[in-house]
Amino acid sequence: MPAPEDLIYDTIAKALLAGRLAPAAQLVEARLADIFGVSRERIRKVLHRLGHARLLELIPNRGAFVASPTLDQAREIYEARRIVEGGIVGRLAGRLTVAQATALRAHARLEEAALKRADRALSIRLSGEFHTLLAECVASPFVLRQLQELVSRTSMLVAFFEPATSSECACEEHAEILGALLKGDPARAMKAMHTHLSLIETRLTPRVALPEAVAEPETELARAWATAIKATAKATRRVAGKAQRTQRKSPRT
Amino acid sequence: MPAPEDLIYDTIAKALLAGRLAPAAQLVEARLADIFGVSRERIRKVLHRLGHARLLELIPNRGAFVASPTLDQAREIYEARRIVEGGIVGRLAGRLTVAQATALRAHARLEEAALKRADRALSIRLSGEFHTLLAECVASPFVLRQLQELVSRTSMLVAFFEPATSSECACEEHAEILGALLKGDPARAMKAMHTHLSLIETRLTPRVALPEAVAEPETELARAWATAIKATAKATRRVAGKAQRTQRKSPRT
DNA sequence: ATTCACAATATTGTGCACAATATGCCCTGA
DNA sequence: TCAGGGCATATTGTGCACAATATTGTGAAT
Repeated sequence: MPAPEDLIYDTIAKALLAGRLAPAAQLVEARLADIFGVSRERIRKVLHRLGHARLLELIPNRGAFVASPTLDQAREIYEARRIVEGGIVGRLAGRLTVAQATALRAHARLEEAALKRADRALSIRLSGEFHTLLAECVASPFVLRQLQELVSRTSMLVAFFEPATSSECACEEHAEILGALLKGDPARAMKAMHTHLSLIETRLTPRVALPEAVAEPETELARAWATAIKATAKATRRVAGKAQRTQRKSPRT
Repeated sequence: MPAPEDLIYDTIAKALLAGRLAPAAQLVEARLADIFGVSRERIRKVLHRLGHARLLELIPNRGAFVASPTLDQAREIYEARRIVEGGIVGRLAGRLTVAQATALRAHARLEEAALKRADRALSIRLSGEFHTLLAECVASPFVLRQLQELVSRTSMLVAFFEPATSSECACEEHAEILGALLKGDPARAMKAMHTHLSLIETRLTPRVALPEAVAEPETELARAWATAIKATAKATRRVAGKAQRTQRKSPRT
């Protein structure tokens, strides 16, 4: 049993990040155990991990609830991103390898093209990846992990607070950041990153009514689980004949 | 049973951070359960938390081991600190409140005084607190938590790699950072922070032999636990008569 | 009608016993 | 003497049953 509970984690996390679960809805251990077909303690561990990542709120003796961030918490997240990503570009300015520089430039071109073609879904994905790509340029697994958590929580935020229209980063702002990086100007890069994130934050609108696209946690998770299982079954079948003991020891859990 | 396992966590963490446990030593659940007088699952949860904080290395089906960082990992930690703390001072420059500014200046004076009086223990503590104090100035619980984890791991590092002589930050470097902050110069503050942390990192020396002051995990932890218990017993007695239901609900765990 | 007390129910938390797994030792065979 | 296989042991992981706790529902008294 090497990975099945990681799959459960991903399934629930994906549903949460996409905003498909009603905020503040409770996730009952026994019910999930039934849905996913595993014992309750498996579910319990997964829920605690999700709680640690702040995607769920855990209340002792009460249960696990879908995190429903307040606007204030949202602003805290963006402030944290300003600090961390400001630190990243400040450290990166003038120290990019040529490979990193070309990769970033290529990415910027992709963003521009997607925007010109009015491909909204692609635009959103690419403009998010720009930030991850920057984090990957610094040689620090720690910072990368932290930023990924922040980006996850940001995804959850936009599902709650973002007006349906317009959700991608303006790509001139990315260009400005990249320009400062290439020029080796840390102060300018940091300032550009700060204003960029602040502009995004400005678009958050206080929720008046509850969101529309929220399903019962149970049914939504059951559906997500069904598709996940189907996908892995296919993948498993595809590699069935290949070498079976390629990995001897899982490096870490 | 509101907090006893937090106390256990702190006890083990303190022993680890002080470097009093032999690197790579195994912490056996049953043994610890015996020492601390609780059930094995309590210990298990604590060990997993310590593993998540990277103070222990958890290997599936094998157990929990005292983290013994390599020099490379140490450098990664310092790189992460350069990024995060660089981001902090970059965000803080020119935005300190007067209260924060005076608090930082006062702290700097304390450091200077301790250094002048050649009070080594105090100097080390104060120069560490300077960094935490900076992190507390930004209004971001997230960043504060992350930096505290980084500082924890740094403490562990110096226990392994630092030559016994000299372990406090040079306080002119702190003064330079503070000066740049007050002047509102983000670039200078960030640069000062980068060089400051790099200078500290330079002092790390590759370990040739195993450290001297490492005890058996069991005996060391038993001793630490005895003193911790004594302390809390005293504290409990002291507040025995006070209002007993001051807190109604624990806000979070 | 409202509020308080209290029972009933639903949900999480924990101890225990056993299963799964890894490691070290010993014994055998060349 | 050493390599290899298999058993013995030590340790972690998990399922289950029950305990602890919070919430909801009900009824009576004011």
